[in-house]
Amino acid sequence: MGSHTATAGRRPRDGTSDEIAVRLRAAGLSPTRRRRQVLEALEGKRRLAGAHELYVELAGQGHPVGMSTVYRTLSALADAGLLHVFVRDGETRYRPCAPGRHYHLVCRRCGDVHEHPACDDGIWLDRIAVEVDFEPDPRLAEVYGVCGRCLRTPGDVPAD
Amino acid sequence: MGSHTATAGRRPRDGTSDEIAVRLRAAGLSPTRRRRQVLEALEGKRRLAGAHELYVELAGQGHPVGMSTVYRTLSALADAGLLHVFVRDGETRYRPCAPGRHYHLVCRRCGDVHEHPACDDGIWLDRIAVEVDFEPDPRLAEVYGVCGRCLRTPGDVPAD
DNA sequence: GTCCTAATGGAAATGGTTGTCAATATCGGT
DNA sequence: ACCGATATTGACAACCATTTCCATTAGGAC
Repeated sequence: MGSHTATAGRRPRDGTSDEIAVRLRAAGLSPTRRRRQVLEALEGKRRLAGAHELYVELAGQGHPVGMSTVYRTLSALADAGLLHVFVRDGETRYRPCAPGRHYHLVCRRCGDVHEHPACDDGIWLDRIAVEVDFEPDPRLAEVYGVCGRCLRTPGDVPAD
Repeated sequence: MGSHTATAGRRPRDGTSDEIAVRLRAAGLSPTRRRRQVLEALEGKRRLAGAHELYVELAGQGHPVGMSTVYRTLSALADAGLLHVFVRDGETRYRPCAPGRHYHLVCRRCGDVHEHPACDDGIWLDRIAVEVDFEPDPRLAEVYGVCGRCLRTPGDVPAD
């Protein structure tokens, strides 16, 4: 019960896990209340999320956050490499960035993003660096197409 | 010189090549004067170009075009598959789409886009369709990284 | 606790993009 | 070449995601 003596620093009181705080610190960002809340809200969903969506969600959870802060925080988290950035329908959307080399399979219909591990296919990326004058970032390769679910729903885009 | 009897239709009088008109028709778009001018202006440059840049350029060439028309035309050309779309610094930019399967090497520093032919590496893309539930569009694979020129200029972004 | 610095939030400004609608050009048939 | 139906164009206003500004507040070291 006497948790205030823990070596890992004080435990956050918002219900945010302190693993989030550790991740923020590792990325060079001080683990403020807002940053913890924004990052945790984003982890809780599989879909991409935009600034306005997170703003509404946090307010609904009893954590009203200013729009400026949401935008600033998302940019900071993305710059620190904790989030991937996508643009869809004129809105910037974010998604937690998985560690390790992987590709993104972006569905052009529903906008969903699936992660695909690179396996040994990554050699293909490495070859590019030699063949042409380009240094690829292995964490940022995107393949566009249509996901299986959208292929099976000919009508309009599934809501998700 | 009775050119008005030609089977391929009348020849454009703006200095735009009629090859442009053929391409528009093949894409299902009527080859209007504005569309020909916008597409030709885009072909004339290797860099990505945004709506405002094309607007200024066309005006400078003595072809004043309304902003609405520039936006509408770029969207139509992109939807028809004649242009590739990129978003950089909050602005949508376009680039003529080369035929055939290829990848895009997008430089995160200067924003330049190099095209890389798929060769037999394309098999990698095909395998994705089988491994996971996803149908990749072979014309829309993007690899992000830093181009050689930016690697050699440590300071700020080259102007281009 | 106290001080200093960084973070926050509300409101206004910014700027790329889209909507509206009358004027205009295009294309088929005659 | 003329004419009518249809699609395109352009000026302007509206829109909306994002950024800027700056006074207030919270975080972290001592």
